[in-house]
Amino acid sequence: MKTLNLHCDYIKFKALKKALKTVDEIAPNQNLEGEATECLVVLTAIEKGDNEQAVENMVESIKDIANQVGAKNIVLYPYAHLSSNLASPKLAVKLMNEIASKLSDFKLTRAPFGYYKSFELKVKGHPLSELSREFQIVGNEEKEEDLSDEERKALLRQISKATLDTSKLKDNDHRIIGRKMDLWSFNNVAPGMVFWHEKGLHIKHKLIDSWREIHKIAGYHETSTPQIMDRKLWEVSGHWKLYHEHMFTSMYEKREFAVKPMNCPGAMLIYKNSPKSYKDLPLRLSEIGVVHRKELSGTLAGLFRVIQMTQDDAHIFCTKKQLHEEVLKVINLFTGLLGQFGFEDYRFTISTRSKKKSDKYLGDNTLWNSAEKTLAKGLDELKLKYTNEPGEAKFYGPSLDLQIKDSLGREWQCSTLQLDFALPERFGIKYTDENGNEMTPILLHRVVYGSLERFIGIITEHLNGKFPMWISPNQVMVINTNDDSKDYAKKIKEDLFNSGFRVEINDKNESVGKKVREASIQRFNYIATVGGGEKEKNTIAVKKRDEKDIQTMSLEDFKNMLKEEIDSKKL
RNA sequence: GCCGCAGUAGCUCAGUUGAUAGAGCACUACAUUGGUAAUGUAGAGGUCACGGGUUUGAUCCCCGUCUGUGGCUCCA
Repeated sequence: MKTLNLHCDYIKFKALKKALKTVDEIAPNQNLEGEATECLVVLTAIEKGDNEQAVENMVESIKDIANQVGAKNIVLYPYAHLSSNLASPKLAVKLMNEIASKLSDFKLTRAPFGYYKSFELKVKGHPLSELSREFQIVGNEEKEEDLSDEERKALLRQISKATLDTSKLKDNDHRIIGRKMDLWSFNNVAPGMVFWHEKGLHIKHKLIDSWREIHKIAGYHETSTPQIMDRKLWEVSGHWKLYHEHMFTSMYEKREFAVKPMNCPGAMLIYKNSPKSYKDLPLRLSEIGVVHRKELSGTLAGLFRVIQMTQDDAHIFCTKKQLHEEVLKVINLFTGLLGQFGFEDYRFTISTRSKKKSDKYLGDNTLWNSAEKTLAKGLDELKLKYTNEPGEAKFYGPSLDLQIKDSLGREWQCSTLQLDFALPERFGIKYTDENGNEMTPILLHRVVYGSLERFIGIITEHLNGKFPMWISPNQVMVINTNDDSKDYAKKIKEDLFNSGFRVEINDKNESVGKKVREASIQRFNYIATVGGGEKEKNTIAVKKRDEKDIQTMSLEDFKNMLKEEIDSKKL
């Protein structure tokens, strides 16, 4: 609530025209004209969130000022222009009436609400004749002291890590492996959001490294866009209307911001930042984007369905002629990337319009027909099997999706390629063609991993935690047989570490058998054991994961072998 | 969000027909100095998810909440 208090010789006002069509219903029987002399004119704007407490505070302030300047007459004057965050007219009228009722000690004149008014006044001009006031509701902020120890402990008890009912899960369930291998965790304070531990984050980063390399070669330009953006942007993109119940929002200096649930609008703004010609197309803007979506709580599931996810997103702007070529390139990215992990049991689907509800789709029929054909043609040319999913298309365009199964046989969508006929129009995305005509490009949204979270869940189960060397967080475990070989083991470990390998040492006083068992449970790719013999000959005894053979070799040979395995991305 | 199930030590679990809890593993110490999936002994570790109710007394019974989980719906 904001007020501007003016101590005046006189004021005259007259309503000219309704500012609100419904003003007669909201505020009936208002005086449309009036005047007062020797008065305190209180220009008032009621704001969102105002309540009885704000009214109370404001009335106190008016009384104070009136007493100080010696005014017996008060003019309550609705003045919306004081605020850009107005309450609804209904609430404003209600609170105005409450204010009026609490000013019975004074002779009160009220200017009408909801009208454009002409007014004339003469301010006295003394130091207290113009005073502005603001009344904010500060919640129940009783004390500023920190919590007591007891209060803090009580809250701490409520912040517990997430429990997991493992009774129905398979042994290779990513939730079990993730905990055993110390890859990530969850906590009650952040449902559907991952706490990445060092080892899990290593996997994520390796996947992104590889993705960057592939995309650079494929002609993508990597970008990064803000995490929260003004509501206006989401109104333009259409997300506010269709998706806002899934979006987290936050206020900043009276502006409403939304945490991005998708990366597209940011990409649109980068495109629009400068004029584009056909020579700029196809333009491929990629982004490792962290998005948040309010999902239904019952749908959350480990890494497979989360609230905060990291998308390996990209937006491709191209001409109609370039579409076919771009579709082929994207599909090749999909298969190339999945090939790295030895997936066989995955399937493509094409989501098309349902025949019945043709009116719910944006864009004309010929565009849709050719787009649907282009997707199918792409898969046909690459000899990939797929099924059609009629009615599964988004309202803005058809899509080509890739489904992979988890340990419980459920299918999850990972890669997806979506054609979009709507967003370029909404954002006024243009390019100039060869003839100087202004054209709208076709937009492709695509992700390859989908979400890094889901993808890591999928490969963890698919590989049963046995990650290939190039992404493995547990590459080499060095084991000593006795105290005499401890220093030598440390030396080996340091050497491997300095050569860039992920290596750990277990020099505890335990049996070799036990240390091997522990390293095996942690899915170390290699176990390097050293004892008196190795120390003497300057060698190591190497055992590969899941193999029984033990090979004695020099450290140099071992390192070369590891390098080769990493570079080849061998499974 | 809806329906069902679950939450006891870091992990896997036992337990109390209501009197504030145990084991194995992991951890720490000591002994042991070993050769490829578990060496021995000892110690430490818990407001029994959180909040309320019933009761002389609640980890246990009742209600609510949170989180997880399977399914539905939805999605990357």
